[in-house]
Amino acid sequence: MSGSEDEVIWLRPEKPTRGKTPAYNRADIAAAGVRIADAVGLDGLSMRKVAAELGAGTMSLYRYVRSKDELLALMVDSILGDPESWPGDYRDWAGVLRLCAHGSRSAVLEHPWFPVASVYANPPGPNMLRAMEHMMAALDRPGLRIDELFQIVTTVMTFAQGYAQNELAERAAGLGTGPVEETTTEAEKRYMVRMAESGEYPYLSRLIAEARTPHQDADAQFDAMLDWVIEGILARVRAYVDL
Amino acid sequence: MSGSEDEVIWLRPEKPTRGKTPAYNRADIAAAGVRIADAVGLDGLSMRKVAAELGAGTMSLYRYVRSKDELLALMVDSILGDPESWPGDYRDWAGVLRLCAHGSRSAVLEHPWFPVASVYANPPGPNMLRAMEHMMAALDRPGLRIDELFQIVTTVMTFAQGYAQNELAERAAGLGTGPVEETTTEAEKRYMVRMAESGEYPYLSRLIAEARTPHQDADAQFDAMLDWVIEGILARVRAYVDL
DNA sequence: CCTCCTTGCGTACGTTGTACCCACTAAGCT
DNA sequence: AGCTTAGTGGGTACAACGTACGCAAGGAGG
Repeated sequence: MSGSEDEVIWLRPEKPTRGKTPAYNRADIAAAGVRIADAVGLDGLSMRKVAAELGAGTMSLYRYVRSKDELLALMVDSILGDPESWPGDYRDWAGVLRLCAHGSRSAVLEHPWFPVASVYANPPGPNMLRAMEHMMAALDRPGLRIDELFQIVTTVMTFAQGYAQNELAERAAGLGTGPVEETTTEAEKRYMVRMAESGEYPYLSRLIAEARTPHQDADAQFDAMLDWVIEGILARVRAYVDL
Repeated sequence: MSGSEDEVIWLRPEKPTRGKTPAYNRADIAAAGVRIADAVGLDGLSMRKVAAELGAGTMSLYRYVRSKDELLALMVDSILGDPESWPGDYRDWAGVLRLCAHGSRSAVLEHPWFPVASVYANPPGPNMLRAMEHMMAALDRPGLRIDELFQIVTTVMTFAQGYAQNELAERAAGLGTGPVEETTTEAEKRYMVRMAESGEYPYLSRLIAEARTPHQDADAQFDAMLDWVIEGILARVRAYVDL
């Protein structure tokens, strides 16, 4: 009858009112999960390993988390917990967007499992909500509808996240300008070269040939792309909003 | 000594030269996998279920595929196999981009597991490569560098894919303009409402309040966002390329 | 015919998520 | 004080998973 039986994790109180005081907490568990996922990937993440990392019994985790999905939710939200990448200067509209984008991108690059886990970890956690609030507050201008505001923020973040995801994929395939990932197998490299040499994919061939002579580094290329997107948004919004 | 022992699946010949003729083929297996993933999600996809769907023994699949990862690669590439969404009219530059974007978006909306599987299925398959070739051919213009071309295509596709992924997430959370997904649990809805009512997230509150009165449908909103992105690209490219 | 490669597939093993149970602890009540 | 009770950490157990291995059967090349 307590009412919090079937609630989402964010509605369940972390600290109990009675009984033995817990030996761990959600933040520690999330951090352990992040550490393991960073080291061995999301596939290598198991409840047993997280428990071992904490020095706890496997089933003890289930006192803090109802399922592995909830652990992922904790991990995802903990990544967003760092408020230092939140906008400070509210006057530079495009600058705020750029900051959001950079934050999203580095989150993905630092934690390649992040976008995958986000898909499984369903409702947005408090850190995510707070981050959205800050961004929307920073971008709020008279004349801008709330749903446009939301749309703009999610568009930019989505773009940055997707772009970063692609950067990782391209690195793995040996395409693009970034360095070829060390995880790329010999067989994968051979495959790409073979495809390029087959003559069936002329553009791919040219791309691989050029990839050896990068024109600019990955960061600059991201900034350029991001500017395209932001400029597109600016052009539309400036029509009826004073930035 | 045959040499194809440790190769990527796309370099291994599908048809053997000798021995019993296979009872199944890669396309059928991929289709079975897609059917199951569509029905029960990527988590519910197992080698046993795919085999059962085909009426085959579980281990028989491993005659066609070396691992579950390779099955995912087959599935992902089979989604891209439909050439009817490929550009036909090469003159309308922005139109080609729009077509790519729409194709990417509907792939995600029709197969929500698609972006997740793409991450695991490492090297791009032949259908993916062919699709990229077609798009780049359609967008190729004198003055445009090959890496810019590639960048533009991936940017637009990435954007569309990420946007669609977000659409699904928002539907699940009951935000945005789309219909609330039927998979959303009572607890999740309660959570969002509770957060909105808490007063800590004023923008979220306004958003949820407005979400009940959608201004435009999801397709139109996507098109609007897409136009922002494309316009941004156009503005830059037009400076030194004749479209 | 024989030979040998390749097939389909049963069995088996290690790992996973997690349901269930127990002994124990500490706060609140009498 | 003791009793109750909600909470703890964690061991055991089980179903489902990916897949290594091995074997009988079949079809092509000699």
